[in-house]
Amino acid sequence: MSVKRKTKSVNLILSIFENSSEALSVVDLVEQLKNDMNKTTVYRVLERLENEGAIHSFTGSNGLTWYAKCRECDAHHHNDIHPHFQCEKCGKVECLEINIPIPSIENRIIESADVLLKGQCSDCMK
Amino acid sequence: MSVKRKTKSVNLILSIFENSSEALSVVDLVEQLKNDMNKTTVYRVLERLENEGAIHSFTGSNGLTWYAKCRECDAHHHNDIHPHFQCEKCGKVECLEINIPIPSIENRIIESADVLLKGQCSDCMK
DNA sequence: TTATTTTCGCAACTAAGTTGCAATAATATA
DNA sequence: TATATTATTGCAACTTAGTTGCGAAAATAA
Ligand SMILES: [Zn+2]
Ligand SMILES: [Zn+2]
Ligand SMILES: [Zn+2]
Ligand SMILES: [Zn+2]
Repeated sequence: MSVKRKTKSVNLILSIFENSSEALSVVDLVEQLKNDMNKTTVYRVLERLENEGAIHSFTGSNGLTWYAKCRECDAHHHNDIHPHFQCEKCGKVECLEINIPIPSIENRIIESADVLLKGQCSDCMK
Repeated sequence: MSVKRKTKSVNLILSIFENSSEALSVVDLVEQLKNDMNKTTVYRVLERLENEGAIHSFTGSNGLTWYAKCRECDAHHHNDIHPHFQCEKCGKVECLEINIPIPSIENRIIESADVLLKGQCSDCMK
């Protein structure tokens, strides 16, 4: 692998994740950053940051791609596999720091599980 | 709501699901049916059959839409909410007739859960 | 300061899914 | 059965997320 460069685009996207406790959709990021960089750059920086273990991706409720910052991951392993929550009222998406046990299933080897819980967040259930 | 008609397209798609124990992706269905009907018709018939409770849709591992036949659903309720399994080797997708308990989470109301288990199916684990 | 190489912007592309509308086909009515 | 009604279809054009190739620009090394 080649040496990675700390460019303006990389630093900007990284700072957005470091200042957000929520997940961010790629679509929103492209819109938010449209005056700062090209959408191709957004996609490429996100892919790179995921490979480096800084952020992780998952699929939201419309098949859209979301990213959130990682806790204890690095370039070799993503250690923070967890379910995600999407509020169906306001659209907010969050990582859930809980473990949902997946039972073993006969005649199949389960290697991973994508779990998206949907409902109402604390703001919207008031 | 208007009266629904039993057209050739509806009967054909319905028979495909009745003869398949596996889930089918929309992309594959459009390809498989390209000599029988337009892709727009495939999308519209699938939407209609889901509304009627004959089939249900979910998102597979690349954000693609899949459909599978329902067991005990009707036009008013989909009663067969369950996890799905996708084989990462052969791509096959199946409904899992198991229940994965979702814990309640503080400050959030969980209304539904999309669970996609990924791994190897019985054919591919040999 | 120059050379090297990664990263970026741009434009063009791919692919899933949607929309409007006129033509067709299924059903109802006479 | 013939005709009227209206649900459904095909088509073409569109939308949107995501990708690709390549020359230009920027970051780092020499
Ligand atoms: Zn909310
Ligand atoms: Zn997460
Ligand atoms: Zn398999
Ligand atoms: Zn199913």
